[in-house]
Amino acid sequence: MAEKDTVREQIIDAAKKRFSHFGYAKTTMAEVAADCSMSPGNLYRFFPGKLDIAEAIASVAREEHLKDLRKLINEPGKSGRDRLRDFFFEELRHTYHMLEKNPRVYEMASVIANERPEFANRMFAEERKILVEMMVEAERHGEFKTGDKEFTAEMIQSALMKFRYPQLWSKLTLPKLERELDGVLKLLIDGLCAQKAHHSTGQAA
Amino acid sequence: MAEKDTVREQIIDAAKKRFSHFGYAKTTMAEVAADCSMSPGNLYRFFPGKLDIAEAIASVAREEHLKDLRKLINEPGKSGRDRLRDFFFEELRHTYHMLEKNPRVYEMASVIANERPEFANRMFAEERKILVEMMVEAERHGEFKTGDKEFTAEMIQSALMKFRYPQLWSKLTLPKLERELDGVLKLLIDGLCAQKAHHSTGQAA
DNA sequence: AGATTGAACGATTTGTTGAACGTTCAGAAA
DNA sequence: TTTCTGAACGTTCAACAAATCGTTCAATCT
Repeated sequence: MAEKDTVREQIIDAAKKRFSHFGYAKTTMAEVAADCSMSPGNLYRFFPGKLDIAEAIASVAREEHLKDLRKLINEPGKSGRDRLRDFFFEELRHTYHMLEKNPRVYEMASVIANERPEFANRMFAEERKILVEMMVEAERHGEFKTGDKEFTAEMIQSALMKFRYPQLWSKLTLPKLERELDGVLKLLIDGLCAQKAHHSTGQAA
Repeated sequence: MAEKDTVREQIIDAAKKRFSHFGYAKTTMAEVAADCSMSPGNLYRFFPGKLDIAEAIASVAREEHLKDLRKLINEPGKSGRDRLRDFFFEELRHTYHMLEKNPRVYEMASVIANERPEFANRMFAEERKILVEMMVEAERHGEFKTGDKEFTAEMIQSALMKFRYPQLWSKLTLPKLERELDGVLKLLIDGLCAQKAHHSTGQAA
């Protein structure tokens, strides 16, 4: 088992190098296998297919970024408002620069988004956990009082969809995206605060 | 001039029939010209190119829909909240059914969106005019007080981007989209109402 | 004159062929 | 037995040819 995990990591490492140097489409399973000193067929004992290697790479990268994000929002002495803002600003900047830096990452993101829509859903669900935590915290401090927090988190994600894979949908520059994100967040957070005032006006419990 | 406009409409009509029957890519300029009893070359006295015919078709369709939307939101005895809701719900349902009904419309929308990004921007700008009107009206009734209304309209559009060309981004069903639109709108409108309370807390003037 | 045509041009698409690729699995190696 | 290999399979991709299409413009018509 420990053996298997090591080999898996070795494969992921080799694939990551190839993918980000030459692109996902241009690297062959044979090459990745050769880098790991094994035959192409043997890769399939560790991954169901090529796409699953890419998914694994994306998954660990995302996990690392989520760890950073968790750290960021757990800094003491911040309002819930600031936490939400910092969270989504960091997320926007991070993915923007990732996709900007090299086109290979952009290619991988596109392939995974197209061929594995479920992947994005899992990432969203993980993000929602953090958002719910933040709302619980903010409610304890009386900053805003939300009914169904899981649902509210989903709505926030919906409203910020445009900023998720920035250069995939709009070709806006980062400053313009930041300006818009700022504006939308202000509206949303004001909305959250308002629920404190006239709660139970329709929000599901 | 009156002559020219008639011919233009004739071309638009013929092209619309062809495009929605056989698709944009599969209809040739020669066919459209033949339907209008003229030579292919003559089309270019009325339109710069094939894409501009498609744009004209989309433009009049959008104009008609906007007229319906204006009518809808001018119904008396409605709160600003209801007006905003009705506006975007009608918009979501309308475009969803358009794109659902026949794949040819979907094809046309994709082509225009990809090759003529400016077109969408013009449509957005027209929509914003209506939104600003609504906000002015709502402010007069003391329902919500927004600072820079053009900017706020832009932010609302940003937050509702996901519901704009529904089946282009997400493959959600209409009921799921409606549920999400409802939730996001609630947050946003609460946000608008909140600005009445603590105005000038950062909203640009 | 201005309006219209349709043949001609270059770009894009289509059809086809051969190589390359992802994946599998019977068998070799351990 | 379990682990791994590499040739074999069907699919996909790349390159080239032919055909088609959008667009132009010199010639024609009104």
